[in-house]
Amino acid sequence: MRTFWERGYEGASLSDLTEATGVGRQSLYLAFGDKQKLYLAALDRYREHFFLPLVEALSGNVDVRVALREAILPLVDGSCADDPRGCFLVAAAAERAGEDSAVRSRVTAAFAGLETALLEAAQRSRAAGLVADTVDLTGWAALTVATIQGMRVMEAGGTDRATLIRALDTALAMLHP
Amino acid sequence: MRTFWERGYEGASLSDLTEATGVGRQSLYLAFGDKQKLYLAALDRYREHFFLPLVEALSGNVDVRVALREAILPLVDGSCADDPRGCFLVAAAAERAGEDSAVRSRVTAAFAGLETALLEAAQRSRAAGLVADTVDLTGWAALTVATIQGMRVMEAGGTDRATLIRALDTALAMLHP
DNA sequence: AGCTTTGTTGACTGGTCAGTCAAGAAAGTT
DNA sequence: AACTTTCTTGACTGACCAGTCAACAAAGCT
Repeated sequence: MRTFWERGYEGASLSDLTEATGVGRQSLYLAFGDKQKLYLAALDRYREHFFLPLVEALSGNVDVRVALREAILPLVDGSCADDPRGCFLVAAAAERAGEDSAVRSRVTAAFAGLETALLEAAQRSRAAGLVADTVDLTGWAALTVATIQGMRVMEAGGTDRATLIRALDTALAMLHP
Repeated sequence: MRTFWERGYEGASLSDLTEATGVGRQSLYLAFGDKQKLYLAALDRYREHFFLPLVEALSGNVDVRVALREAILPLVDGSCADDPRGCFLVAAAAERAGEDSAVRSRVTAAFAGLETALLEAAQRSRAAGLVADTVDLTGWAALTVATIQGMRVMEAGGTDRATLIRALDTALAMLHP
């Protein structure tokens, strides 16, 4: 997973993958079929280990703003030091979604899942009186998914931390009652 | 440019490039040096032909909301039918920014340029009384750059048109007086 | 026209690619 | 222990990769 994450689909050779996994070439082929299926498995693993935790973190606090900020800031800080930069799902969307429909459907599903989780977290926050009644939460959820993915692109692209945090905080500030 | 845009850096072979350009292999090497420099030239061409027009479109109407919506909607509609999906700059950020600092600096500069243009356009709109005084325009500009890039990722990832437009419209709605 | 410079062509290089194969080791079964 | 099945290994394949080379054509200049 890490190898595909760091180097992309085309950039990761089978030799890179056997070296990184410590698993022989033929074993990989017997276990996964071919490179594309191995890539999908890596993507699924990323989703499970890095994306779903983010989604679940949204229910960790009554206030979406606190929950989301706490979940996203470490990513922007790069403080998860030994993980590659940027988001594997974003890279997959950019590099492979056009050519591989299995990648596309996983990416679409992941983004939709995040949007739903954001909406529900926002609704819970509203129920707790933490969010203004005037805000269109469905719209806010769509906006916030796009903002998060955009932040991940800009993060990979070298945009400074302050700008990214400002973007996030502005999205969060919308909710203020 | 179109070949790199469609297939990415690693995905576009020199044979693809000579075929697409109609220019011989050696001519490309004499003119550009190597594949990396050719990629940079393609990126510069994209910036000039597709990104700067978007930036300039922001001064095409006193109301940022109208200007931005008119500029972005065609991209989301894919009505620019013969252009590849997604944004070349986003793909470059995801695939190459980590490995090629020249790509990174171009991407960073492009995003920063869009942010500045958004800020100035929003300020002009405010001067015309079209934007609420309470909105933090700097924050809004940062948010909107991230949102646009996120939309481009999600567009490539197969997210439906309606969700993307909703995200954009929510960012625009923030400005309402 | 004769000569220099510039551009073009297609064959070629060493290296790497994804994927396969066959031989051997390990583990499970009776 | 004998045998079958599963897993692992490293050598191998044809294809393709970025980049080079030398022969050739076109154009510019005197």
